[in-house]
Amino acid sequence: MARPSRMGDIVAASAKVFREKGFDAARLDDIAQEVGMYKGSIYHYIDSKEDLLFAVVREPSERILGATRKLVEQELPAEEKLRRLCHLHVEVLVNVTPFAAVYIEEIAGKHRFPDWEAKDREYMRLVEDIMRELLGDRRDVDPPVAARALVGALNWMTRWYRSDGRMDADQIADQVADVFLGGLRG
Amino acid sequence: MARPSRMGDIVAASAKVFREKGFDAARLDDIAQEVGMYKGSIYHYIDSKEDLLFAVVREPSERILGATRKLVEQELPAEEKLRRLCHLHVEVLVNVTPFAAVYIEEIAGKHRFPDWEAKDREYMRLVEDIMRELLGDRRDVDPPVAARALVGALNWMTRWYRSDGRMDADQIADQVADVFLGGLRG
Amino acid sequence: MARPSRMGDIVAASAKVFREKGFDAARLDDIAQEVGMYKGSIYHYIDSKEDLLFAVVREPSERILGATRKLVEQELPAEEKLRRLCHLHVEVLVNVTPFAAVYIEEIAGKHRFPDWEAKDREYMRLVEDIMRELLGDRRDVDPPVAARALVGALNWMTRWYRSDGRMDADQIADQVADVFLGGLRG
Amino acid sequence: MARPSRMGDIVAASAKVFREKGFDAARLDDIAQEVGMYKGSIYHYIDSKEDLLFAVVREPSERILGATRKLVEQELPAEEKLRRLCHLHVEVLVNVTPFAAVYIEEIAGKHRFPDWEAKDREYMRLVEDIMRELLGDRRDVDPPVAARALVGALNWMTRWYRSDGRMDADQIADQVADVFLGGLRG
DNA sequence: AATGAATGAGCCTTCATTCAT
DNA sequence: GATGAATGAAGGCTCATTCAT
Repeated sequence: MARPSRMGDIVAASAKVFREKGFDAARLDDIAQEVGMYKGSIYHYIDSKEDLLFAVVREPSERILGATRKLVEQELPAEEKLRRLCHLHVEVLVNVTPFAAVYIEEIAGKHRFPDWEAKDREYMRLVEDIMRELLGDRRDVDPPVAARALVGALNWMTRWYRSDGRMDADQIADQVADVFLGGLRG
Repeated sequence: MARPSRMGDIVAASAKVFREKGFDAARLDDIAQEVGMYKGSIYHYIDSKEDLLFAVVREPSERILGATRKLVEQELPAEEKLRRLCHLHVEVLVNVTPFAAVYIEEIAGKHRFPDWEAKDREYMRLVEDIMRELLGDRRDVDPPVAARALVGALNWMTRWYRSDGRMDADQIADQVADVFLGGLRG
Repeated sequence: MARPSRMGDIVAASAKVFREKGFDAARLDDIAQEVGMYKGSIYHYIDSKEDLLFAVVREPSERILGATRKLVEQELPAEEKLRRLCHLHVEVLVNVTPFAAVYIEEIAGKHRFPDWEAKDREYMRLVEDIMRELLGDRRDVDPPVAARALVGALNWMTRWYRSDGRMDADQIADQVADVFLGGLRG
Repeated sequence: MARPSRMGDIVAASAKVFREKGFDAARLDDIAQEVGMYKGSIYHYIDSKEDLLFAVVREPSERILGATRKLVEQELPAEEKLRRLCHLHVEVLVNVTPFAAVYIEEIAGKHRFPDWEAKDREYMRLVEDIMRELLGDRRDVDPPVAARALVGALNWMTRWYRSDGRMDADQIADQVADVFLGGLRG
């Protein structure tokens, strides 16, 4: 009774290894060792290595997508929406770093897994919606370009953010929001 | 005398294949076929697959770094420097897309190849310098954060920019510069 | 008390799967699924996969061998014995097709399971006895060759006989007997 | 110059191993060792283990099929055709035993490789043609049944024929032909 | 008796790299 | 310089078997 499945451990280990080496270079052996089982045993839970990628990526992608959907529908000034979007995005990024980083590195904007492109596109459309609200009548900035600039700015954090760094995640989210809202001029 | 080495072809083919499949998943065989030779023959030009990665990445990294060094030293208003930086970055990105994309995907901000981290860091410092000039006395935005936001916004283009898209590279560079200089408010 | 062991089901399922895929390619999993249990559970009944092969094969081999022993000892004309042998052989073949087919494909005439070669040899000797009776003084046909020709002709049915075909098993047995008894000439 | 491909050796080794252990139980390692190379090296010549099966089986199947086509078209008494068919069949069987045996054990009459069923069927049709000629007006024996009896009788030889046995292949072929032509009565 | 998780060995296949020609 | 064959080390995946519950 209460024999807990080890799928959770396996997925967490996968996230860690995928993040460290990339999906292609990651070996099932690495993951197995991380969990403390034989690599063959992992196949009790999955059918292929790719399953692990999707298992890793499912949670953060659904969480960020669901939360963003709600945010866009709320009655809030566009500025506030953008700020909250930044916090949301960053929060997922740092709270489940390995999971989110794997999504960003292996899936987002790549075209390797058609099933996942839909989620990708929906998220971008939501960000574009906020951009449109924010830009109002301005025609000098293209909402899709602005949306991609913001998402790129935030996603890039997986390459440099460290939880023991000078600034915490919320401060960074605020500063990025500040820059996009008000520009950089002194 | 004028027998041109085929190293150029090999590096170009490598760039293409690395970009399409990622370095780890790319096979020497793919590259060889692209050039029209046998994979064994490639070893007349290199010692290991990794050599190809560095060969691919050398040119764009040096070009962007060299040009940015010069830019920073010039007597120009900070706004202008930032705008030119955007154009420069984007120009390299789209003119040698596969090469630059490989750098961004495989090296930038990762820590797999210590030899290349120095270049990475130098570039970031140059961008931070521009940010500092631009921010002047402002203390609410951290120059390194701002620099990383900009670089992330631009680098992300490798995931979505298409040369046959609605906007050309210079327009995009201008808009990103506009956003970072003036903010997004309508 | 009347709790029937499931060994019967397991053996029947094994026969089916062995016949479909061959012993080597058959997986315990296939068999378990066929019975509706987990593959681990099968080991309450057996010690190894090979046990299943022998369990499958025991019944038809004993039945055909026992019946043939009796037949040979009977006071009957040799022609009648041969005809009855054909019917017997075919009857077992079609009534327990998967079991018999497994014997024929995996054991008969192969030398992988020494324990079973004795039965094989005994059966062949019985058929040879009938052949000898039948051939009488003829020296142009070798009884062992004739015996093997007949057995081969009948065993081959596992590769082509279908219960929904044009002829039923007894018709086929009769025709084969006719051919061996009287030749094919028009 | 004249660096002979080792594909021939590999196919021969495959035939040997497939015959000894069956296709499913045969390991690439066995084959590689037989040839004296690493198992990975075999993939220089093939794409999958199945390719080896087909390579093994191609020659004998084409040889027997081609020769039988010609035989059927010849102006010969039906009796002579049947006798020559036996000799042909047996000759292929014993001259390339491992190759032919693999065909018989792994392919003939099984339905695992749809591409090969056509050859199988064509051969059976040719044998049936001979049977029809031979049976003339007789309606008590079905040509397809007779054809399958003969083919089964001959194919079964892979299970018992040994080149160092009491009788040589041609003697056996003759005796089988005698039986089918004239029956077994003394 | 049955479950379901895990073992551990091994198999097919891939691929960077080497090397004789 | 190029070829094409071969190497040798893994890597993903399978599966008979074991075992605690």
